[in-house]
Amino acid sequence: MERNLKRMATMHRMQAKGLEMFYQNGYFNTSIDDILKELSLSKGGFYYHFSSKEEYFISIVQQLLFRKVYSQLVAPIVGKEDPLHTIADCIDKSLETAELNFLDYGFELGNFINEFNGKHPEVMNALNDILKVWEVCLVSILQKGKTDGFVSRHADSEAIASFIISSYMGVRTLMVDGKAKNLRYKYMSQLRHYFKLMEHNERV
Amino acid sequence: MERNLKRMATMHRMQAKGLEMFYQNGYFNTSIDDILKELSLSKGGFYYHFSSKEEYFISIVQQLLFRKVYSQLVAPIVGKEDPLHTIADCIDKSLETAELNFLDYGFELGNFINEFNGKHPEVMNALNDILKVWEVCLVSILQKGKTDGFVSRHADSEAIASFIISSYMGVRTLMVDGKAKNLRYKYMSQLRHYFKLMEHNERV
DNA sequence: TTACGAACCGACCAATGTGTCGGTCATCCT
DNA sequence: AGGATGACCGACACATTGGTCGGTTCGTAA
Repeated sequence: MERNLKRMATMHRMQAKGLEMFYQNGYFNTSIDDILKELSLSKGGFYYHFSSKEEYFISIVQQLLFRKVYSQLVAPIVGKEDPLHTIADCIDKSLETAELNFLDYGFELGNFINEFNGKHPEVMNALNDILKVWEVCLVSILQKGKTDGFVSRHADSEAIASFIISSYMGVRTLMVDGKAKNLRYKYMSQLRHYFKLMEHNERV
Repeated sequence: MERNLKRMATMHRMQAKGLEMFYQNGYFNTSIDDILKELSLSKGGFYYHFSSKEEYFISIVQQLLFRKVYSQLVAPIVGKEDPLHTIADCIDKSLETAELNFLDYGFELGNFINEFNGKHPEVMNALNDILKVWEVCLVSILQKGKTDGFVSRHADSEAIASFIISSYMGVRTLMVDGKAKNLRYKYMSQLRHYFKLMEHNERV
């Protein structure tokens, strides 16, 4: 049983460092040697656990990246009432951690989607899956918000969800240069304005 | 005088093909050899005109990319009245061309910013310069819209501009997978909703 | 027409890329 | 205890990278 533990530990170490470095430098600009050097591991060890760089990356996406996005953007809103305020707070908090992270390189998921857009369909599928989870979650909470009387019945949940995701991905890209704080404030003010539009305000 | 013409022609050919391929495959995933092969030009020719890959890329950004962004996103709105409708139409048209382009890889400027974020400061400066032009243009036309009575006096022009840019960059990234048409429609509907918020509606 | 230099060629280089493979050692099952 | 095997090592193979350099071609000015 000791064996399996070690295996898991090593793989996880590789994945964690991989996510970190791919995020910092991009997939194509990060070599396996770079990662291995930081981990003091060998080529042989790497190719024992993973069959290729691409498969390695996909495993990182499906395991680490998925959980990261889920815990940051999905979990905090799922099941909650008052969708619009909940979503706004969740996004604001997410931007705050990005802002406090003094070396921020953007929205991981967004960066990778950008890098792989139009190529490497296997990787894109893994990335899009994560995006889909977020989107579905947004749509469903908005729909529920309608029946619960928090959201205007005329609101187009799917369009709103797409708009939220789009703007979030964009602002995370732009926040990178150090002008994070200012941007976050401006962005959130407009997002909240936008949200006010579809608050339920017909009746009583 | 023939000499100079040929020089310009060759350089432009290199830059144009470079923009095309960097856009399709990303900067780090496109080698100079790749580009040269497509152009049937030699290494020597390349390094006669450009001193390095990076300098080459910067020249592409400053000359071709700048004009492209300017003609598509800045020129159509500068000096116009009724900023909100003008901007919305401009963005919609821009999304339309992206949608019709059956092989679209996202917003060129956005992709590159993403790829270089946090590294290669020289390149980032060139990219940010373009973004700045767009932003300044948006802010100034919005401000003018206020004095002309098209935009609510309470609107925060800078925040609006940031919000527009953010959401546009994001939606262009997401439009890539073929689901362009649907997304464009959803995005534009929400953007126009958002714009209605700050239409001038206090007084007569 | 001749000499010169701009424009371009393509072989070459060192560094780096991913991926392979035979071997080593600790751990586990019997 | 001991053979099998899981986990890992590191030298190697081979393609590709950005970049160099001596040479060739050819328009052009004297």
